[in-house]
Amino acid sequence: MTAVPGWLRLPREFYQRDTLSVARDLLGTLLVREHEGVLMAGRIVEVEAYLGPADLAAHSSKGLTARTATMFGAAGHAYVYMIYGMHHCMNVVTEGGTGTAVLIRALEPVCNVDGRTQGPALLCRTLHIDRRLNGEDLLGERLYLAAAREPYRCRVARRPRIGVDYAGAWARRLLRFYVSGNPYVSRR
DNA sequence: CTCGGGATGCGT
DNA sequence: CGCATCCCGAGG
Repeated sequence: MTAVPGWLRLPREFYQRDTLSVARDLLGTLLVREHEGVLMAGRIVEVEAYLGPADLAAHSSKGLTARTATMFGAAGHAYVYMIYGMHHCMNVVTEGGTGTAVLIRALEPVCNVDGRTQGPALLCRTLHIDRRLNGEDLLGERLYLAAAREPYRCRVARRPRIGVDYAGAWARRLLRFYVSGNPYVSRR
């Protein structure tokens, strides 16, 4: 049984809420990954919300396909995809069956983090997260999120999402959330 | 089947 | 700013 002392695994109900609330509340929580007997963890300091088929920046805007099936699946599972033929990005599925998800963009290292975590592909590389974890239940042992008993106090900044200029008006919406002033937030 | 392009990161 | 590198979705 893997666990981080003093932290509580986020329950299914956490993810089964509206995506903006989940995105905001993910800031400060711990992303925990167990790989080859090593327990790695980092505090989430930057995320982006993807709001379903109507959101032209979301993969689910293509509808239900082989690739987006996980996004349209149950809340509290990981949606992991390959990008540019060489990188991976990790999302958590929200609500449930709605094609909504939150992209994890940056972590502040907490435990056994050996590598950079200042960007969605960097954190996946460092935590050994790839497509084999697509669909992984976040209430399992290999990959999950956890919250401290005390609430995480921080100033939250909202900005447009990164790298989605093709999405028209959706590109301008303030769907990127990050911990203001945290040095591990990705720069751009 | 071909083809265009991508929720990135790194080097120039 | 160019580019690596390959999967996916659209179209013929």
